[in-house]
Amino acid sequence: MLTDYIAKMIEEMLNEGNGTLELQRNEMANRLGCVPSQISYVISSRFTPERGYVIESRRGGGGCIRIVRKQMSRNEYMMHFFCAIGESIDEGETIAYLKNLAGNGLISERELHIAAAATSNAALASIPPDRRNTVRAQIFKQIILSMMAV
Amino acid sequence: MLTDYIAKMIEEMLNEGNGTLELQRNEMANRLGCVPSQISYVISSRFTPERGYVIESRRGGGGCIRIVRKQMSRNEYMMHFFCAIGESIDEGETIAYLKNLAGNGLISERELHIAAAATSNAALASIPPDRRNTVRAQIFKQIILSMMAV
DNA sequence: GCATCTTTGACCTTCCTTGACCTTACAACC
DNA sequence: GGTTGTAAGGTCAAGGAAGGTCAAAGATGC
Repeated sequence: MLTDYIAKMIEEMLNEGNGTLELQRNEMANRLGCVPSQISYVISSRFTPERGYVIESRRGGGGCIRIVRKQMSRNEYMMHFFCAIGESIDEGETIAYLKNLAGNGLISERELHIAAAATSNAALASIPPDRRNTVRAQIFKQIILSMMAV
Repeated sequence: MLTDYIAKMIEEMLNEGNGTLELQRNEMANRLGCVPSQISYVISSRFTPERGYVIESRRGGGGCIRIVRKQMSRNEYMMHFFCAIGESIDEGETIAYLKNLAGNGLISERELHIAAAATSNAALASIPPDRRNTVRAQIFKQIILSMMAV
């Protein structure tokens, strides 16, 4: 299967580059004789933030895709949180989670405040109250993922 | 890519000049073998006010372009950002702002990622697209405030 | 046989590069 | 003091070079 082959290839290149890699989508697709979007597919299905990768890209002339592998260590802990959040979460519970993370030294005090602000009722004031906890859960999940990544 | 090269060049010249620089567009374009408007493009895409630069220019004989890297106090800087956000902001612009803050050492790389995640389209996926930028602005503002506080 | 994962291709968005044309400043000349 | 010539920089639109997205068709596994 092409996907596996490409994934293995990227994995190897990551090893060679000490966990960092920049590639050109078109160039690579050309070399492998596949369509460019295949590369996109592999990256989006295999090198996800959940699995500890950070992806950045730039379009236009000289564009490229950057893949960075982050060491998993405290990430399992984070993953636990991520799953625990569920579909919906209120402000108080969010803060409780954050305090837990801070208490365990997984995030700094400042990070706690930033995350609390981003998920506060103040930030979500314009969202109908009955939808607020759902949106908060989504934002919080993205935050947890970002904390795992770096 | 030419753009990156020129940007790097200007950056260096700014460092040499303690954050100030005067250049002649035609002369520089000539030296680099590119069209003059390329210089304009680099300046307008890379050395923007959002990223903390002030641009002045003079036309006519002996004309020049003046680039100054602003340094403001932390809170001035933050306040500047807070005001600049306005009612609505898209994902890309948000990231540009955050990168500026990180570039100036006002927030850490991790904080950048957290804030970017909290304001990402992914986090706001369940919000109708036409309202997303408004909600993002509100979340971002709360984040900026939290950054000023600690 | 249904669900899930792959593969492909058409179309979109972003970014870079170039060139034609516009505006402004200054200076020389009447 | 106007007029005009020339030397800057400003603007904008077109074209090209990437990567992004998404839906449909094809495999594959249970």
